[in-house]
Parts: sequence; C-alpha cells; structure tokens
Amino acid sequence: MLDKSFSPDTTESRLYELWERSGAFAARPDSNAEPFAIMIPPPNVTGTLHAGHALTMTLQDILVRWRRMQGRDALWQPGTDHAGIATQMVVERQLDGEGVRREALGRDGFIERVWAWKKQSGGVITQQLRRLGASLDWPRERFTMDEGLSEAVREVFVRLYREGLIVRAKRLVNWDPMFRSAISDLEVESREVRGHLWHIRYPVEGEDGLSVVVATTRPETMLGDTAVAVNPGDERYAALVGRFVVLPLTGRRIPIVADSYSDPEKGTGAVKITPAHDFNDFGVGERHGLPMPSILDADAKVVLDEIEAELRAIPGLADPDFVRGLAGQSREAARKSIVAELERLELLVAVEAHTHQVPHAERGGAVIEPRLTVQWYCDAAKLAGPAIEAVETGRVQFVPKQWENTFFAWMRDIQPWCISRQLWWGHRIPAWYGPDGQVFVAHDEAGALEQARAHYGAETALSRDEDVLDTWFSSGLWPFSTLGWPTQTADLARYYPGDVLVTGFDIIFFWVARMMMMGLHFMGDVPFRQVFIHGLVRDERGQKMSKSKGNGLDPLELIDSYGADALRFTVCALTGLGRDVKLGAKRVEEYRSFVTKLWNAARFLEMNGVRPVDGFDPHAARGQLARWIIDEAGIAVAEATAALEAYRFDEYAAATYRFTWNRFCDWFLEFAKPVFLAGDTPEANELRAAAAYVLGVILRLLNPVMPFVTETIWAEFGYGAEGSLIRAPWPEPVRLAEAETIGAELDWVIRFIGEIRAVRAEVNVPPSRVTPVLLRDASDATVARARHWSEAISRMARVSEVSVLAGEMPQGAAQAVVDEATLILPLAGIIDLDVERARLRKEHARALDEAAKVERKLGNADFVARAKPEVVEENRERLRAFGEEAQRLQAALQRLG
RNA sequence: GGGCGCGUAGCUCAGCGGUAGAGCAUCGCCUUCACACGGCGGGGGUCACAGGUUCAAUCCCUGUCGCGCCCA
Repeated sequence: MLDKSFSPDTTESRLYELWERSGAFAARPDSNAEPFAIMIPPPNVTGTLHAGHALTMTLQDILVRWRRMQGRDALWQPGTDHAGIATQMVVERQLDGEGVRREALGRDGFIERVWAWKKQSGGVITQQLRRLGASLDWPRERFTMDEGLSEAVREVFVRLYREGLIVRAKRLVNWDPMFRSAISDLEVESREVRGHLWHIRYPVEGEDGLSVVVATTRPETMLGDTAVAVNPGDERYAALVGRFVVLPLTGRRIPIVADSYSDPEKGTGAVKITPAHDFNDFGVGERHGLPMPSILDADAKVVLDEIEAELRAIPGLADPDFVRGLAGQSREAARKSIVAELERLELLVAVEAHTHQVPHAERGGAVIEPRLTVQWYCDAAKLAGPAIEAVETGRVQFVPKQWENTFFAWMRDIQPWCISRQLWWGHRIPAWYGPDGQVFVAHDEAGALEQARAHYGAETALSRDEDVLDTWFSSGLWPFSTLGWPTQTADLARYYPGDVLVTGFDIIFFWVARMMMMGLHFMGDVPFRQVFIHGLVRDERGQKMSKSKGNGLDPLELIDSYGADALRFTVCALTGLGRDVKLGAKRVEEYRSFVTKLWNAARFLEMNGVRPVDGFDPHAARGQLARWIIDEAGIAVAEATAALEAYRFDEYAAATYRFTWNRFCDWFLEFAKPVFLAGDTPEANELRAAAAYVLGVILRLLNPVMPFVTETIWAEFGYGAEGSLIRAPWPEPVRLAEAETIGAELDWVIRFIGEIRAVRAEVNVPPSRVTPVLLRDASDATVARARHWSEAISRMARVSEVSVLAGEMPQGAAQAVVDEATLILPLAGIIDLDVERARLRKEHARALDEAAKVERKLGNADFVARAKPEVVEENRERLRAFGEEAQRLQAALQRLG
C-alpha cells in the first residue's frame, strides 16, 4: 500500500541509481530505433547547479525521456568544458591560500595541480544533475580536455591553419590586466561609469599662443597619442589639418588629421588619437598610417619602452623626468599624476563630470585595456557564411523563430575571432617557432621538427607557443568531438547531426554559432536541426538572479524542500515560448500540491482494488463512465504530445494537470466511488480495469516531467517492475466510437450537479441539509439521465432524490435551469426568498443581456450576408438558447410570486 | 541611435478575428469514508491608449505611452 504521503527524499536517489545502474539512460547504438540526440551544452567544470541549469536541464530531460518513451534511441550526451580562465582562477586562488605562486610551480606543475583539482572537485555539477533527475548517458561523459577531444582540437587547428583560416597577427585585443590575457569581445560588458571629461590644451607647433583643446576620458593614454583628429567638415579646424601639435608631457610632435570619426558635436570636436589603446583610435591610426606605440603593459602599468626615444624637454610643456617617473605606475595612479601635472602646467582647460561606458571583464570585473599584441585569429566571417545559409534555408530552425534575427545580426557582422589566451590551463596551441621566429604548425612536436628540418635544411631546436586556445574553440567541436571525431566512428554516423540544441538566448553567440561554424566546416553538415531557445530564470519579482543581489535560488534547496518532481513540474509549467521564467519557492510549493494530488488519487484507487489488468482493451470497454474517461484520456494524450512537439512546455504541463486534476480526480473518481463500493460485480471490475488503464496513461504522460513520483506509483501498482516506467511506451491517443454522445451525457451530469451546487451555495443551504430535486418541463431523455445518474447526483449535489414535478410548484422553492429543464429544490423555511429572487433576477438579466447581444449581431444585415454561414448559424443557436433560458428563468421568477 | 519582446482579473501568465480563460491570491461554506498540499461555490477584467482595416478587433495594421532585453 502506498504511504500516506510521497517522500521524495527517500525515493529519489534510490530510483535514480536504479535507472542509472540498469542502463535506462544509455543510448542504444546497436538498435534499429531512430536516434534522438541532444548534446548537453557543456557546463563549466567549476560550476555548481544554479536555477538556470535547473531550467535548461529539466527541459532537455523532458524531451529526452519523452522521445525515449516514444521508442527513439535517445542519446543525451553529458560532459563539462574546461573553462580556461575560471578554472585557472580557482586553482590560483587555492595556491594563494598556500602562499604559492603559479610561476613557482612552473607550467607542468601547475597543470598537474589543475588536474588534481579536477579529479577532486571538478564535476560537482554532474552529481547535482543527478539530483535533478537528468537522464544523461553517464558512461559517455566527456571533458573538453580529454585526450580524444584534445586531439580533435589539434586536428581542427592544424587544418584551419593550412586552409588559411587561422592566422597570427598583431591587432588590438580586449586585454584583461587581471588575468593578463586576451579575452573574447563576448566576455566584455560595458558598464556605465561616472568619470570626467578632461579638456587639455595641445599647443600648435610654430604658432605662439595657438592651441587645440582635446577632450578625453582617459588622460593617461596621452603618452601614446600619435595624432589629433578633427572632422573633415569642421570649419573651426579646417586650417589646422596637416599642421602639427606638440604633445604635452612627452614633447612629441604629432599631426592634426581629418577623420570623420571625430564628432564635431562631442566635446571640443577635436580628439586625441591613441591607436594602441582604443579601438576607434586604432581605426584612425590605420587610415592615416600613424605609429602605434603601446604605453601600458600586460598589467596595465605604464611602460615607456616605445616612446622613450622621443621624449623631449620643453619648458612649460614637457619634462622627460616627469614622464620617466610614471613608469611602472598603474593606469589609475598615472592618471592622477598626469592630471596634476597638466594642471600645474596650466594645460588643463576644464574638467566636467561625465558618465560613459567602460568595458569590463564579465568574469573578474577588471577594466579591460585594449592592447596591441600578437594573437592567433580565426577567420570567423568565412566560417559564418555556411552557418548563415543553413538557417536561411531552414536546415537549422530556431524555436521561437524570432531568434534567427539575433543570430543573423551577429553572424553577418562577425569579427575575426581571437582564439589565443595567455593562460596555462587549456589546449596549448600546436605551433612551434624557430630561432628566427618562423612558425611551424603541426599535430605534435615531431611534426613541427620535421617541417623545421625541411625549412632550415638542418635539425633545428624549436620552442612551442606558450598560449592556449579559447575554451569555446573546443566547445564548438562538442557535437562531433564527443562522438569520436576525427575518427569516423559509428557513433558519429549515427548521432550527428543531433536533433535539437536547448539553451538560453544569452548563449546563441557562444554555443550555437560556434558549433554551427565548426560542424558545417568539418562535418559538412549542421550539428543540430533545431535550436530551442528558452528564457532566463528570474526571481519572483522578475529580477535577474545574481550573486551580488543575493536573490539566487538554489535548486538543490528547492529539491530538498519540495522534491525534484515539484521543481521540474514548476519549471515546465512556467516555460512559455519566448518568456522568461519567474521562479520562486512559493511557485514550487504550489505545484508540489499537484504531486500530492496525484499520489492521493493513486492511493484511493489502490484502496479500491484497482490494479492493471493484462490485455485490457480500452476500445472494448462498455460502461459509459469507463468509455468517457478513456476518451478524455485520449484527448489529453493528443494535447500533451502536440504540446511537446511544439516545445510548448507550459501547454504540456497544463494539459496533463487539467486532465489529472479537473477531470480524473474531480469527476471520474467521484463518479466511480459507488461503483467501486459495489464490490466484485462485472461492471465494477471493468471500471477498475479502465481506471487502472487511465492511471497508467497519466503516469506515462507525466513521467517525463515528474519521473520520481510516477515511477513509484507505477511500480507499486505493478504496471511493471520498479524502474521500468522510463522504458514504457508513450501512450497513443485512443478515441472511442460514440465518444461524443457519451461526452454529451457526462457533460450534462456535470452541469446538472454544478447548477444544484451553485444554487445551494448561493441561497445558503447548509451542506448537511439534503433536498429532493423536482424536474419541470424535462424531456424524457433528461429524466432518464437523471435517474441513471441519481446516485452520483445525490452524493455530489446533496440531493435526496430526483423526481418529476407532479402537480403544483411547492412553496418556497429554489429553482435552476439546465437546458430545457427547470430544477426545483423545495426548501420552504430554509431559504430566504428575497435572496432567491435576487439570484434568479441576476441570472435572468444575464441571459437577456447575452440574448440581446446576439440579437443585435443577427440584426445586422451585413453580418448575416458576409459572415461565414456556420458562424451565423452558431449565433442563431445561441440566441435561441439564451432566449429560452431567459423565458424559463422568467417563469421561475413568476412562480416564486 | 538600431533591433527584438512585452503591456489581458490583485499577482503570474495562456488565448490572438465571432461566447475573455487558467493557476495562485481573495471572499463564503464544508474536518463528506484519497487528498485541508483538500472539497464546493462566489466576486473580480472599457484585454495600456488613439486611429485604421473588417459585417465583426483583446487578436490584424499604423501611431503614442510605459516596461524589459540585446547590439552600437
């Protein structure tokens, strides 16, 4: 017997282990089943499960479990990525605690430490995914730093290099001075910062007293200025273009150039140009062939090497000693010193408060310094072409479709992808250098040495590139590297392309774009056919969850409190297309009620001897009640299936919830009670079998979203062995002959009971008081129905008996109208007739009002002439029904006197 | 500045040419033999605003206002 209540804590881990151990999550590459493959977007190995994971993984698990039940050979590929910067940061922090510096360990020693860390605490998230119930094929788990995946990375790098799609170049990059590495422009976020706009006077060379005033937010970069730019159309400066100014502090002579980048409306209309430390200035520098000295080093401290030679002493304007004193100072300190010096020299014309956008590193939060460095670049624009085409032609479809615009916008304007990172943890770039800097790219050192021998004509020692590749470089290969590529494995042939990628819109540029570019280039086909984009998880007030706000929700705590099923169902029910999910503990608590409801319904059935009956054929059921609920279940199956096919998780949840609670529990179980009580009759047994059948349908429909509670009930009832529901077939919608007739009858019973309940409640009949119901003007069919369902009506509407009114209307009765019949509840002395009169008047008015609305419509000749005939007919029918109802209510009122 | 999305019951949202819905909250009644994480019933909405198309607009079009996000 099922316990009084469901205990997730004692059930979940046991069931999960049972599934996992029995191979229920495993793909079946040797089967004939059609594959269904989802590649997990690999979570960061340093990560722990947050609400966003709970959302995306629940949705993926629902899809996987559903398709598996449909008989597909489901592969849900698990794994994590090595998260270069994040992981290196974690281990460095660990080392900090021990007072050890990374450099002291050396590269190999450090990497050993990272692996040790990975072994010990990496993959916490994979354990947490198990708590959520995620049915990943664990033996296939991969890590982007695995040997196989690393081989894929080397192969891709070498091939792209040979195809000219990877080059080494000196360009401006987003430099993170904290990590001392280049980072992706996608890992940079603009933050609004309150700063200043400093107006600085740059004297024009050879013109006493004439100067140009530039406005800048970063005065410290003036050490690296190589021009002043003015707009070509700006008449104020037209005469000065081609002349030179003397750069204060360094005394360097720099040109005044005309460039449309300078906005005459902004500041003074003249801007200083520092090509090595600003992206826009870099463009100006390229257009005008300007020198590009760097004046900040990897730590964003002042370095003078590239401007030292040109320092000049000019009284009142430039002092080499001052500049030399800046060497080694941070950006911030240098700014202070320089502003003070300019002020002293009376070159600072004005300072205004100014709010502007400053690039920050998403991770770590350091202010990004654009720096001119040599990096490896991948020609993303070339790779993007086929990816764009794949979406244009529909080979890859986004759901919802509007995200395709976001994808296109970004892909069509894609910048060269800087793939090198100045880190130790990651895939080391397979490039070696000769003594003269000649580069040799090969799969391994032996290959590089061989190339070097051919190149130099002699054995030559090489040194390997120190940098590693961007983590996304390896994640982009995930859909095929996990399947064994570059070896042409059977898995690769079977599971590539996958069916769908599920992720949040914030990740379109990362996973979706990269996987598509790499997949198309190396596999010649898209990595997945659909991309389902879901919203972000927010808190109850709609705020983005964040550590700093402290409004994050720990999914594990929610699971502890309410069970994984409740959390999963909540997330599912709240996932509408293109909507963010506002999640709170309260919502999970609410949906836990549904888990409990299902549990109690099952318990009730179990207590009434309901057990699955082998060979029960729903089509052969004879009883009306059985046929009705079987047919209703068929509708629910069709709705749930259609919803899942359309990624309408909210609809799937709503359809199963509605059927289970509002049909099966509220009505079917109530109607079934007397039958069950009848004991061992053939009718009762058929209804038990039908109830078992429908419960089986419910359990299967809900298993993808609530695997634990459904599996528990499934085993308890003996539908199959414990842990076998996950392998049970997804139900097919069963529709019965004459379902409409039966549906109409049950619909009538439900309305009949509902009317009596409403009347009783409204005129305040105490529930303990049972009354007879007398039928007036009822058709024979109605009388027959009322007799047939009298037991249910009696119990559910607290009616002593239903009979046909004979003779006069009793005094002091309440009345209600159901179709052609008027129901009379003799309640003399119990009810307040004024209340009853008011109630009837209201009903009457409502019917009249509706009738009038329809009448107005039908009175419109244009409507009758132009509207679809069935719509017109429908309205005629409505007018008739409302009119008759109004008449009957009117009559009821008159009888009341 | 460009783009996308959203304004429907107190809250969260569904509906998207012809009867305005759900869950929660609220109010009333009920410890009725599965379930008070429950049952029954009720109240509550000029569907942001203004035009237009249409026989008919919450739904389609245009504009306005408000909110959110992405890109620059």
